[in-house]
Amino acid sequence: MEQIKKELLESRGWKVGTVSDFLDLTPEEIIFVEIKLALSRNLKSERQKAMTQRELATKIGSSQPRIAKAENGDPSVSIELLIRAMLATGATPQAIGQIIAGVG
Amino acid sequence: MEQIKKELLESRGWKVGTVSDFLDLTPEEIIFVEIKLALSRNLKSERQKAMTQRELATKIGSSQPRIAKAENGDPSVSIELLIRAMLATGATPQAIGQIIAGVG
DNA sequence: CGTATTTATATCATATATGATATAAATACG
DNA sequence: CGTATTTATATCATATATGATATAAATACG
Repeated sequence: MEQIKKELLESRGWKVGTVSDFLDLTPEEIIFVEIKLALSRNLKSERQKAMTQRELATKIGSSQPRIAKAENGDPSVSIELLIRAMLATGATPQAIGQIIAGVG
Repeated sequence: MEQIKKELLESRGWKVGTVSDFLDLTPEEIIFVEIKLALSRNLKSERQKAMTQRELATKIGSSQPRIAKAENGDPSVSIELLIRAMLATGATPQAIGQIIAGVG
């Protein structure tokens, strides 16, 4: 199974190998999940350049486990938290916008 | 008071004329609020071109009052909902990205 | 103007994202 | 290899965003 679909499924909390299809996702829902995954990936790579998960967590009043979830595309993490975390790593609105614009 | 600051305050649930200062917002927090307001404004104008609040609400499984709040920058509305609503009005990731990129 | 449609405001119960904590697993590094 | 640091996973109580509902206010429109 290609990596993209695998990530999509896993980000929805699904286990790959289950009969559950992700075909019942509307195009908008797929785009939405892709946006979250794109932000998640970018957060991870940019954060790694600048600080530890614990440092970032402290900076935004969150916790290290929550940052780990954010970086791993956990579906319980909101775009809110992803963006707050990215801004705290130094991301500009321009950079965030470009990441989203690059989806789809 | 200039419109921008007024919107910022109001979006935080504050009444203009209160002594509450918004100077205790970090630069990141200000940018975050501005991103939400920019999305909110865009949702309103684009949705109006295409459908009623009720129609949009039904389309994404939400309610008309919640769409009204989304379009009016109510702080209880998440970026999640704003983006889901925008996608349902036909916005592309490119368009959403550009709006965010235009902040700051 | 008067009626119909649309949007805004208020309230509420509930689902869900949240930070906190503990700890296992992985990685760095001497 | 062995220890320290960092990251991932699990659990939990709680804050907050959610849709539903009722209804007021605004707008469209004949």
